Amino acid sequence: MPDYLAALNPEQRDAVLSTEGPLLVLSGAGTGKTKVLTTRIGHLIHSKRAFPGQVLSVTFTNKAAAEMRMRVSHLLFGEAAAPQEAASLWLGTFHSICAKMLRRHAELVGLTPQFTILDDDDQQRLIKALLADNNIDHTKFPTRAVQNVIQSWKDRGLTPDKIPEAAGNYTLPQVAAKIYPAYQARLKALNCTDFGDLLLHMLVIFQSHPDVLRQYAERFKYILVDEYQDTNVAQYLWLRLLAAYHKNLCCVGDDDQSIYGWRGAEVGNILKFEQDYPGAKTIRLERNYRSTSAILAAASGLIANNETRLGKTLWTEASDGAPVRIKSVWDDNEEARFIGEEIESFQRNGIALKEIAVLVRAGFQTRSFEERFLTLAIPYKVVGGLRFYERMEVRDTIAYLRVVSQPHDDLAFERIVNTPKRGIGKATLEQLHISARSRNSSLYAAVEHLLSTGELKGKTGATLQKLIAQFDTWRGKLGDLSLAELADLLLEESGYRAMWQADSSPEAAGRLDNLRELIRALGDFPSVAEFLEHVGLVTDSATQEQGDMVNIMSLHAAKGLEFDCVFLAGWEEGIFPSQRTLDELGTAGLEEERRLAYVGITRARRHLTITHAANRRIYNQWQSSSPSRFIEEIPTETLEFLDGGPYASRSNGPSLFQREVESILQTRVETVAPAASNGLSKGMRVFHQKFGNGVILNIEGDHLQIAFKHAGVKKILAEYVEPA
DNA sequence: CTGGGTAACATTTTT
DNA sequence: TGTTACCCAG
Repeated sequence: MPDYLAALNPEQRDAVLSTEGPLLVLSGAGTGKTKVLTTRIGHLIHSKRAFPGQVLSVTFTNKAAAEMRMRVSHLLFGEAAAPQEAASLWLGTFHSICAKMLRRHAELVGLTPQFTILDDDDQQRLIKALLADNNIDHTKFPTRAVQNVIQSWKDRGLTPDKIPEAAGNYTLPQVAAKIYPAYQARLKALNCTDFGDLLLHMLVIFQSHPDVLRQYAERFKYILVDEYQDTNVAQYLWLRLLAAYHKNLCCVGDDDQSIYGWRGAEVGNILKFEQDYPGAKTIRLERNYRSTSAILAAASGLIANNETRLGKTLWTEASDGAPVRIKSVWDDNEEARFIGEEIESFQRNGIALKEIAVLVRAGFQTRSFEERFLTLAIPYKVVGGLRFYERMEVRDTIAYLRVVSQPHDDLAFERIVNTPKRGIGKATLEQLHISARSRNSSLYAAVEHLLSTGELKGKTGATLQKLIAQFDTWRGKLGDLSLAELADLLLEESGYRAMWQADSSPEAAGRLDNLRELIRALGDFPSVAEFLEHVGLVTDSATQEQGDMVNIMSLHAAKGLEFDCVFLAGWEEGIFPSQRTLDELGTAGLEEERRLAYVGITRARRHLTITHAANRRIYNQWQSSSPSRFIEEIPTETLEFLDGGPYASRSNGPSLFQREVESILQTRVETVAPAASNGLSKGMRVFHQKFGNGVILNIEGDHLQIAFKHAGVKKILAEYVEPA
């Protein structure tokens, strides 16, 4: 038996060796599903059942794809191998693989192989313009809402001619139904696709060109799918079509971890696998290698409350471990205070901060933790905020590159024509649009045309003349300069960099840093096209600061990760389960929320603490709330109530008055702290020209130790800061 | 056309 | 609470 098989448990080995025919691997949390997937790929190739180019492996995230590629490389070519060793494997996200296919067959759906993948921002602008064209009040039908409806149709594989008839009079679906065909037409005219189109176009091609489908279906002797529970209808159909020839489809997933229903994922896909693929084999991976048995018992007890599930029972040889702790607190401030202290205590016991995570249901909950950790000087990172390629300055630069490489890219042109400010306003833009529409040309061509006819004159004409000339120059250098050099030149000559250099706001420095980082990143790409492909498909988070830091993130963002110590905060009715989900989706929504809770619990290896607050500040007003029903659903014997019971803070907790007294005392302590010469004191919020807002942690003479919101903890001379 | 001011609005979750 | 969108004056 090869080494790679000996390293597996019997069920895992079965999943790797059952190569022929449809196979569903129900893989519970922490049961080694990535290991099974990568070993299976390795085995298919090693045993000569397939060449690397005949194996198709699909994941949901770029991260998962990269991880698998690396592990397969190691398995096949040894630890020293670079991930590229497995280059001929078709391994990637649904979207990246579809993009790769679509570039080969773009003409079949009226695109050229150089089509651009639009980002969310571009889509919004496009839809907003279409709403305006159709005289639809965008306050009544928000762009975002229309976009979501269209997106959900695409998720279900519905082209404009297939969308369901909408009842009622002038409703959102009707408005969206009106916009959808126009939106698709615009995308085609602009030679663009959005995310959903990547899948949708391939479905259309597979259906209308059986020869193309057959080419791929024959090619991929083996297909593997990760996180099958998250597939939407379009992805499901795409897979079924591709697997129809060889029928060697291996789907790995966990119905209990399906948490993307709101985004079109159909748990049903995994639930009906055995019907869809007659003769399918199902293997359950139930041995958990991650958590203590107390944590597993809590998770299992909770998820057993769900009706619609295939059912599995996780087990472990690990000891009981510490019980799952429940802490009741008065409000979100106390919650943050408590968790902050607990983290310090874990830290004293030798647990690294990066092994600790605070998981929340919604983004707004992170604030109180950030503030608290800042004052306690606990290093932290919020995972999942703005992504690098979503930052304004990065997008602007990319837009410049897009216009250089594809002058007819109207969306990009419109974005930067007046950035930095050049005096090109609404009126001029309108003139360009009218001309472009009447001559059926791009905005860029319209400028050239109007300049040649002399219709654009004066200051505006001169400005645009200069801009067009600059773009022509830059375009001429495409071959001579590297991408990074070109971007550098362009940022300089366009005045874009100067714009931020002149900006005195605290973000400006960070933005300039990002521009530098972008130029550095450009060095990795040989052509604009390849860079744009990367930008379109890789929505990687900003260059993650490395280091020993506590992780604060949403439950969704935590899927697939694990930590020694996990804090699950805000377990209150209305927050978690989310009232909105309950209202919109009823029981199905509740079950999805429960799965989210299950995902949260199973992130923890050794210590799990759940907190709930009796009062929470939402927007501006206080709202009282009762503990989440999920707390009651966890078997009591695995729990330890830190305050005598989940309702302690409501019945026996300190009174509002007592809290008031405490908080008054606290403020007094802070104001009494020693003041520095210029009236600065410990705990005071200050502003620094470069680093922005922060809180003073310590004062040593003229030197202040300040925790900045974005820049971390720094030592600063008192004279450089001012009270915020 | 620009920029400052104000009012309204908003919080899930994301490839 | 923070952000965005719109309005109006310069």
